[in-house]
Amino acid sequence: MDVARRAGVSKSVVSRVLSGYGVVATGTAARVRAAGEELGYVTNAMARGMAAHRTRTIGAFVRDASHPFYGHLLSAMQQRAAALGYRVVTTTGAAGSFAAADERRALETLVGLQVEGLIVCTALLPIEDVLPFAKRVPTVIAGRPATEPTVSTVYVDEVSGGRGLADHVWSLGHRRVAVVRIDRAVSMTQHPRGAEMSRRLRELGAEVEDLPHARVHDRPRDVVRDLVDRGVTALMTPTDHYAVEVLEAMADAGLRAPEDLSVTGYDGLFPLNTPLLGLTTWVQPLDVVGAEAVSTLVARLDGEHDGRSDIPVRGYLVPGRTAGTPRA
Amino acid sequence: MDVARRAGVSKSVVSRVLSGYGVVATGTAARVRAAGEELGYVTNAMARGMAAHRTRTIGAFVRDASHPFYGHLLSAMQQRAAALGYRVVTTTGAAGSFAAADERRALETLVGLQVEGLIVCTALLPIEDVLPFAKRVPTVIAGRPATEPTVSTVYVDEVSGGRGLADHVWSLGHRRVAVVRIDRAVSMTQHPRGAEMSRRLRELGAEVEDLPHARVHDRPRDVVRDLVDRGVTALMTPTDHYAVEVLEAMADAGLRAPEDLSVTGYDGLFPLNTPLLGLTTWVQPLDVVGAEAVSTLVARLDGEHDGRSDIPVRGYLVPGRTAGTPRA
DNA sequence: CTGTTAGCGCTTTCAT
DNA sequence: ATGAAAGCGCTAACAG
Repeated sequence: MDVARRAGVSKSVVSRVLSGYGVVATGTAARVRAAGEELGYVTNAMARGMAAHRTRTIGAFVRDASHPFYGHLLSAMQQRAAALGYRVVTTTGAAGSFAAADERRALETLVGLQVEGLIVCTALLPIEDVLPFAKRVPTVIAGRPATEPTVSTVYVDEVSGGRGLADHVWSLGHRRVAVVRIDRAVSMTQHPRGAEMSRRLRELGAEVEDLPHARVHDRPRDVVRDLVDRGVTALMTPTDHYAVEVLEAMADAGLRAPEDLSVTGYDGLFPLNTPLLGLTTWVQPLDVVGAEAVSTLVARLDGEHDGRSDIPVRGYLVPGRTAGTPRA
Repeated sequence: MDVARRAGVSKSVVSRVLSGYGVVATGTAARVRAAGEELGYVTNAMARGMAAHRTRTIGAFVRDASHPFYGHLLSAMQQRAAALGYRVVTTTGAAGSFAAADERRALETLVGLQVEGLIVCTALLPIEDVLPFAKRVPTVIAGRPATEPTVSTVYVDEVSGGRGLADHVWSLGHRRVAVVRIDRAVSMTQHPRGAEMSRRLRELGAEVEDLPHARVHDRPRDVVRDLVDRGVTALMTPTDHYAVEVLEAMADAGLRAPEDLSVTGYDGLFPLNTPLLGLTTWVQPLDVVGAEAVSTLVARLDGEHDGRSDIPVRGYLVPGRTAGTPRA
């Protein structure tokens, strides 16, 4: 209204200029824009959204922003959304918290903000908790697979990753391999990659030992020492961070990688992807996942198609230096 | 309205129940809540914000979500805000982009969303670009110092950090030290810490060599080799990531830390804080910074006080293994 | 304790 | 090309 007065026109005209719809005389438009500028005017997105029933905003929920995994996803989504003319607002659960209630509240915030679509990134929140939201607004799940009739997914293909890494370990010559296994209930993504590593190695003919996470976690030094004593030559872990912890435990125990035991991680993300560590790992291309998630969502919002889709994204091997040929 | 009908009351009552203001009979309230539940009703935050002129939402802008620094800040803010009854919505610039225009748009999104306060986290965006927003809504700058009459700040005390690290290096016995210096224009935070390292070491009596970032960056191997040849025994870098790069270059050049050259970083954040790397570094307690930033803002929003404030947060030394006693 | 009414700041017909 | 008026979904007095 202030802007309208200053430009000497009605608020309808201001609205038309600022939202870019409808026709306005070039000169008038310029005057309005100048007035807006001078007043530091920013359109009230709430009033606009309310009147127009469009917000051009997509909501992203990430479980834990302090983890690089989600940070990368967020950046990628932001970038692609900007390119497609959408805004992204993000909410997040409390770091390290396992409270599903918090996550639900965060999703409610987003929906309440009238976002036009939702991208949910969490390997933790049960899919059932996402469904009610997916009913109200187009939703895509990014970063983990799911088979639900109402949501699309974009995820890293864990099977090809687990398999690729297993093949690498096998091809290096390892025949007795330990794999750290994560419960499905703990992580929807880490479980299948471990399962596939294990399966594939067995298929190839290796002798595989599945290690429950708890055992490794509780007494890592003893575990690695024991593995080496028993002639196991490689240990596959579910994440780079996990691999680093194992390497620490080995250092503590006076063992070296890959001489005494080859170690593999999974993720390949900054900053643990530093050549200094030289981790043998599988890269999750989260930039692709984030971008595809946004594109999938926007395609649906813009009505280009409406069915659901599942897009698996393939990562790739980084050979590194922590896995090598086993000692004769 | 649907909820109202289903519960057999007027929408005013629904509003009172859902927003928690005003008095409603216990039984009625329960009925309303049940109806809301069944319909999967989520209050339209836009309409609410518009009518109530309150959103209980604070807006956080972070420059680059893919960097752990900002991720940690975000998590901490989220957590404290939840504890204080506020929501946080976040926007971010494009990763790695240096486009101030993007950042301005992101801030506009937040203001347009009618957030009640703003927390700006970027060591890059010139403070002048933040000021127009600070005029419209209470703002605190987190993660870097600034002296502006209209904004409060919460930041890590770079001087005590640079000094603490310099003291450590000195106390280890180093008398010829190189310090990588970052231009003020490149980073508002990395500049002063380097400046203080340099100043303090000179004050103590060391012979200090300031290395321009560009020189180190362009030919890191040559630089470290040259330093060692010339009898420099320690190299101080502005970040952990930088330290890791230097360590890589040293490995390439066949040099070892700390035997040939002691190296220090700065940040102390997950995941580079792993004992496996054993970086000698200074920890930035971003959890404290984020929490304090929110508390400062909320205190102002809730009218507990209105002046501006500057809160420096002190980090602490992690001795690590990359810096040691210089070789005789 | 509950219903009625008047906007919040915009966009959007529909006239002009 | 511009203005006037209705109304988006809520909350906040105010009556009842």
